[in-house]
Amino acid sequence: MRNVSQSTVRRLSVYVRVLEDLERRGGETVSSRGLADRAGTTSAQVRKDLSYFGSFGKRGLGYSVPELLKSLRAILGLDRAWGVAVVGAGRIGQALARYPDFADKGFDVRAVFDNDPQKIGQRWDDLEVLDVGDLPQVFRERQIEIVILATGAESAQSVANQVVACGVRAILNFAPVKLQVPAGVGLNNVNMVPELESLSFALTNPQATARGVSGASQEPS
Amino acid sequence: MRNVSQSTVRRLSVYVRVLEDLERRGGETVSSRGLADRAGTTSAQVRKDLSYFGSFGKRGLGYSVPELLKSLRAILGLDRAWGVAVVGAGRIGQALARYPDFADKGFDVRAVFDNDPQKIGQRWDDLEVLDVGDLPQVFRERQIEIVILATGAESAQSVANQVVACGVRAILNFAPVKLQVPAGVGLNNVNMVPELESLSFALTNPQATARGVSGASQEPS
DNA sequence: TGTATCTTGTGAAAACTTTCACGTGAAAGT
DNA sequence: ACTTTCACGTGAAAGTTTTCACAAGATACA
Repeated sequence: MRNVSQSTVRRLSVYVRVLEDLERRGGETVSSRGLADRAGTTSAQVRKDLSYFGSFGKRGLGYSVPELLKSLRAILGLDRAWGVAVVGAGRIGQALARYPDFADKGFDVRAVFDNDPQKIGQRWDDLEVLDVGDLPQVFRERQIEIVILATGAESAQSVANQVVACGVRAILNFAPVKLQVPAGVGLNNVNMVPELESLSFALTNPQATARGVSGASQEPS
Repeated sequence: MRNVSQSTVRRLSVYVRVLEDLERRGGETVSSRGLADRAGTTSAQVRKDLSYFGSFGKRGLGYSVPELLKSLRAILGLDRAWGVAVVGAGRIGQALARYPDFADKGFDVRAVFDNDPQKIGQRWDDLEVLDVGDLPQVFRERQIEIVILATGAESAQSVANQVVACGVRAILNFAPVKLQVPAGVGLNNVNMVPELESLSFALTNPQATARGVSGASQEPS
């Protein structure tokens, strides 16, 4: 299973979402085409993506929805719970800490931290905002493996260093900075400004953008 | 300026951020290498990205920070203000509506909408949550061009249809669904769950992931 | 059993993106 | 003026990802 591209992994996530939806509706099987249409890609892409991990379908029939779902969950590591902490209790941090879809997927937000005395002690549902000073102890006690970093740009790197020192294995970074983390620590960035800017670009330069616009199925019927 | 890839546009955004930072620190010029190191890419990539749009540097010297910044802003359409509305006044919608970096870049959030009577009428800073029923009128009056869609998955498509009917030109979608929009309407998706899932994948399959991990400069010194 | 139909899995081709490497122009110092 | 150094801009090469197209397994039905 060497060398799976980032884009493939992102698409697997989407397949999981689609399959969950199909399962909820009682779908038994689905073809690569059916999956592709719902996920916004092509049937060949679906088959190629899956082929990196094995062989899941039946020729002439398609894929069993529950079986493929189970396999994909195992591949993505969604067949277990992950201990997650949010650092930065601003509006974004708050929204993320209480984002219901995370919990649904096994991303279990077990702590929220801030360094602002005004915020420390606030209660959100069953979460209490803790002092960043307590990071090491709480991380150990609650088995935090993934951090969602939602601080401002200034403090992001220093917080990253701290949580890495606490043994965190991956960071999802919302701060608009390029974080430096040691090899072996996973890092993904979510940047909302570039997303808007790329829309602004598309609106400003319509010639340069015949791409990723429409919505219809990517393949001929 | 044909066929500029999405990745190039995203990197241009990053270059703008880096250049703003350099300008603030009083930097006069920067080399492709200097820009690359700060943006987390390579000097060749920087030069190639810029080459799609023209020739901005001086050989042997590098790029003038203020001039390149000005050019890139014009290319990305950041030399003007954009009328933005947020639809969906949940926690995510609220965080986005008041996200200070949007305003800084000329993305001017002029309205927030929801369909929940509980939320309609709430005031956040100088924004009031409005009834989605008033979309058409408010969009016209406040010249909304871009919508940030932060509703639940169920209502996302129907809201998208409405705002497209109101003449919106681009949508930044935070709902976990593949939206169908007519050709000519820009669409970008921000999916937070797949970001976490790709970290979960990396932690679960260390063999498959020797990629995008570290932090050090991509080029030899 | 045989035929028709369906849809996977996969090499090979095409398309796209990144990296290399070098000619060229510009500045600085002697 | 001459030499050295620097760093851009850019075709060509390398690498990566997506699409194509088809052999082969599976089912259905006469």
